[in-house]
Amino acid sequence: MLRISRLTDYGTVVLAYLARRGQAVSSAADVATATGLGLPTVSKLLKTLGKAGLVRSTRGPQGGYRLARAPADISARDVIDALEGPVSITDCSSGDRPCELESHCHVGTTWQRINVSIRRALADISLLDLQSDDCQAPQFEFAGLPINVERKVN
Amino acid sequence: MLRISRLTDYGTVVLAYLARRGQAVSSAADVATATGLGLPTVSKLLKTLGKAGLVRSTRGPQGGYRLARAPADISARDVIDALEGPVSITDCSSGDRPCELESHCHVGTTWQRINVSIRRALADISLLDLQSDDCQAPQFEFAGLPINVERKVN
DNA sequence: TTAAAGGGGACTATTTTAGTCCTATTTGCC
DNA sequence: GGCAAATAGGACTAAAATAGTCCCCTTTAA
Repeated sequence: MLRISRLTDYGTVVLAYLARRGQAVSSAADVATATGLGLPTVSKLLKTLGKAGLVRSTRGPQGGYRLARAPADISARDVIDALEGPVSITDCSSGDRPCELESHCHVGTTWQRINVSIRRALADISLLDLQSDDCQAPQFEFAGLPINVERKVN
Repeated sequence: MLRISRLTDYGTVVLAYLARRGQAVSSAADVATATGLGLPTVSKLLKTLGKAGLVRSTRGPQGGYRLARAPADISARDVIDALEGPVSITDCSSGDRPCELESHCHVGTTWQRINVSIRRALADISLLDLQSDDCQAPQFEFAGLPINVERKVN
């Protein structure tokens, strides 16, 4: 349920790496090597993160990327918004034309409220929390059943 | 970000309708007509919700569906788990074989913790909250920009 | 016995996501 | 001034997840 995209997951890996590099500048190639992700993918991620203002770039030889602000000031929500867009939890909402389910629909604003509370939870987690983790995540369970998943690498 | 699938959204519409019908039994066709959704889709949803134990079915003529328990006892999390599966927020976790990013990875358990807090928030919302809503959701904003989305109908 | 319902699942189409690649621009350095 | 190392932008393709349809089976009230 409610999963983040793989790219967002990778994004946190990339950001965590930059966080550990402090103020030093790292090229996309460096980051790719260090994280084990593909260069085109890392490059694309860093460009997007740059547009969102989470990393700052320097062009030309010896150029590269570094965090735009302190790790503590970059939240999980920032990362998700940057890589997935600030889209709502559900498609239903009224823009310039009303919801097509019109009179039938009996759900709506609550999803928005849920959305807000989720966003709040995500805003409380900073890169600092994310980077302190280990790859060997503990077995995750639901209803007593172990959930067996892995991080795919391109 | 973090959106629920359209089917899950529809699922809440269907459940909200059944909630308003109280103990009365409604056929899939009734529900489809009342909600404006397609019959095959509604039928599929109800089957899935039945397996998950959220609705109870009666076969044969005059058969149909009704909620398996009180609306207050059906949470948003129940609905999401039923229709999307209890999948974690990220793919990374160690099952029988370890995460392929191995030594590079510096993110992991925090996503799981975030996941838990999101699940908690979702568990606090019941069908009662969902059904009291109106279709005309208020304009939703992010960073001052209005988000313009709509509910698609098949 | 018939017909109205749901049960199960295969199948197809659509949409989203991921990943690659090409060309342009910037800029340090010789 | 020119070369080469880097990012910027975006088009394009491939792969995967999601949505939607359909068919045949079982159950059961009338």
